[in-house]
Amino acid sequence: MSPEQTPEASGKSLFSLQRRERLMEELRAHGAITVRDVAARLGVSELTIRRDVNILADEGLLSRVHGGATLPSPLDRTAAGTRQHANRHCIGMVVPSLDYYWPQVISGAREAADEQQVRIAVRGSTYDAADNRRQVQALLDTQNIDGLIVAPNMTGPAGQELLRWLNSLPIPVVLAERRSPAEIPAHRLEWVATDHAFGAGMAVRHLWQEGHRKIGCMTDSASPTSSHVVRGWEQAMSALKIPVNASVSEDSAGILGADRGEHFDRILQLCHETQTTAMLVHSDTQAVAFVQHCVDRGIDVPGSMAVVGYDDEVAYLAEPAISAVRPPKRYVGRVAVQLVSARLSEGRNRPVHRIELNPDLIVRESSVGGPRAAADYAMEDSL
Amino acid sequence: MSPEQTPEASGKSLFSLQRRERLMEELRAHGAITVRDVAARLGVSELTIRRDVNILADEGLLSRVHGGATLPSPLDRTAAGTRQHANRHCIGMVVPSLDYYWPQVISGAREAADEQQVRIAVRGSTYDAADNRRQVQALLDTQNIDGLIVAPNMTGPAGQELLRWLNSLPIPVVLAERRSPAEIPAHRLEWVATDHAFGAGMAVRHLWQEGHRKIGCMTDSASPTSSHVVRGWEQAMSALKIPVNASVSEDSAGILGADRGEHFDRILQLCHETQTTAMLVHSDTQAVAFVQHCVDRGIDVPGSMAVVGYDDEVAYLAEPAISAVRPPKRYVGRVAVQLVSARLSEGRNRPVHRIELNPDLIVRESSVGGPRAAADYAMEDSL
DNA sequence: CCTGGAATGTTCGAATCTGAATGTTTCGGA
DNA sequence: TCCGAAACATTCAGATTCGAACATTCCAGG
Repeated sequence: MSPEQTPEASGKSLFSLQRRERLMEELRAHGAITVRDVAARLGVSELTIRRDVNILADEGLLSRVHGGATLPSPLDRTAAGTRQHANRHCIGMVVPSLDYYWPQVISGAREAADEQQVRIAVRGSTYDAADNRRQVQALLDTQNIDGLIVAPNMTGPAGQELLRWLNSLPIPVVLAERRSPAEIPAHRLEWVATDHAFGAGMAVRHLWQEGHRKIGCMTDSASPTSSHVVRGWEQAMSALKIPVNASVSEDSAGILGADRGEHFDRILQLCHETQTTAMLVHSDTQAVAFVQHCVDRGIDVPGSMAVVGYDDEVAYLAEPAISAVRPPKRYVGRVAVQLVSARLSEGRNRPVHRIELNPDLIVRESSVGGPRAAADYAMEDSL
Repeated sequence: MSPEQTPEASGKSLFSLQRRERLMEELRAHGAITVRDVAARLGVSELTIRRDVNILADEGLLSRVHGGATLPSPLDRTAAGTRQHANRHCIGMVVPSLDYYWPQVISGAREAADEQQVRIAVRGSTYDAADNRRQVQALLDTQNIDGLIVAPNMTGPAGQELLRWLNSLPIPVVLAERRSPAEIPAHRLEWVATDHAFGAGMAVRHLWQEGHRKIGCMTDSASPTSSHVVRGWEQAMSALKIPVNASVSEDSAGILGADRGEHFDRILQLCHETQTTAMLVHSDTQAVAFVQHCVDRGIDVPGSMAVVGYDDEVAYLAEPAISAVRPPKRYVGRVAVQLVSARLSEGRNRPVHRIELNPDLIVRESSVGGPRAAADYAMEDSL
């Protein structure tokens, strides 16, 4: 650059903006400056430099210290933006699991919270309504919570009661991956949810395009999303004129360990009988186990049995890698935070929002290539 | 370049544009200029230079300082965000009407456009699919449109074709007050719409709470929202165990002028026969006419006939003032713009959003007080 | 030749910037 | 803990610059 003599001292005076830029340059170069040095170097009075330092500190571009200034420090309590820290809102978040599906939702929520300048307090819970309520209550008790994001269990009377309770809270509540039914008086509840029915339909249409004409469905009725997956599967099947009643549709709720082998064998038998060549498997942990079982039994995936998983948490780990429907988990968290935040700042005038997001279909090995030409039973009614 | 004598002082005066170019040259050469210097050099008054500086600062080409100008500086608070001004996005908006319902939607869209720093170009159209397409095409032809907000007619083959065309456009498209059906391949289309079914249900429940036990519905099948209103009315009626089949449900599409009197008389007759004491009337222009007709016929509103309108455009003008469901029109516009804007900045990774907003019920005179105690026929099966 | 509008210039009170004077706070060593 | 020096805040004044209102000039078109 031009580190010759002080070009400022040579008669030419600077505009205030240029002076502040010079000041920032010095600051960036040395990490800290003294008022006296800078004043001497720029040929102005110390008072002027102090004023500049104040202006820049107000914009958060540096931290004031006695005698000068340093680069912005997080320890600087007076720093710009810190002021809101005190009264910035805090959103409580209660999710049913901290190791499956929800970590990404939380991650998205944290991103949005940073952007929206709100704090966020997360608690893990279970898929049990009573525990959901306990965790929410714990949040409300311990912290100053201005809004809530919850993914409660909504089934049965306990679920309905929980919903009603959430609806009656004096703070905004947003459901994540849950929909408040129109029937019960929970119309004040906003929600953001993935359109799992659409995701299931996408999977079915994908399998159809790959040449499969009998497409089964394996679900886990214990999961709140399962009903939507089944509905989407049925709708897509109807649209494609595949008889739903004659198709394989199995529930794997609560089947674990040794039972699982039997269960899968039974399903494979059903597929054989109905000439089903493709399965949509809800929860891709289940899909991974199913593919593993197929491989163990010598059934080629995808040649004899194509598989599409749901959730895309672990589907890529299987061998062969499993195609899966991927819900926009990060966005579910993001949007939930945005909803709460907007509600907090806009108040009652803002209408209740209900938001559905479309998932993606991630195509991997387990579903491409279509029914194998030499398959023992899959050819008969393929195109 | 040309540092010869001052070619300006030598009699020749410059056009303003040339003068500003010279100014920018000086600025680039020295990094900063003083108004006084430039004024002297170019042989014009200081005020003129100040005006030039203001103009150039507005375009973000320099930063104003007391006494002159510098090259654009990040420290210049007033310049922040102005830089995007040049390449900021432009959203096209095509609405079916410019005098009913949509002005408020447009107004909300403009608000959001200001906030999001995007421009917006609105065109009025009609409720005809062919004209919708013409107007969209006109927008695309004449302007540099980066995204679209449309409220098309989606009925019939022409509507389906229009939807497909919109879906195939290379720019983001958001439907306003319309829902893309899951069936046809328009799944890339995002939308924001009022939940009119919820609004109708709210009206029915309100009338029920006011004591009405037979609640009719008058709609205009020519309007795209009408089907949702009817659906909401039916759902609420079922939930309240009011037989839908035995209730008054009339379509007033295309009935104008003199015919209207007869039509209303016929509906009033039906209400009398079925002991219906309350009507939900879609489009509150219709509601105003209906209430006027009732008053003319000596039927007390709300005593003998309670009325709730829909849309809340003119409902407050009637005598008595009419209760009405008020869709969040401004928010429909706001959210639509936000959707397009977010899509433009986030691209494909962002999942497709579909957003429903709840309307409000504005209670006025026409629906409060319940069926009149002395009503000729309304008492028999009230509570 | 006139006229209307755009660009430019003049005037003058208001706003801004800077630095000196003065009183107050903070820091670091005794 | 106290004290003195340095750093800081506050106020005021002088100089400069800004900008609104009005006047002037220039130019195209009737």
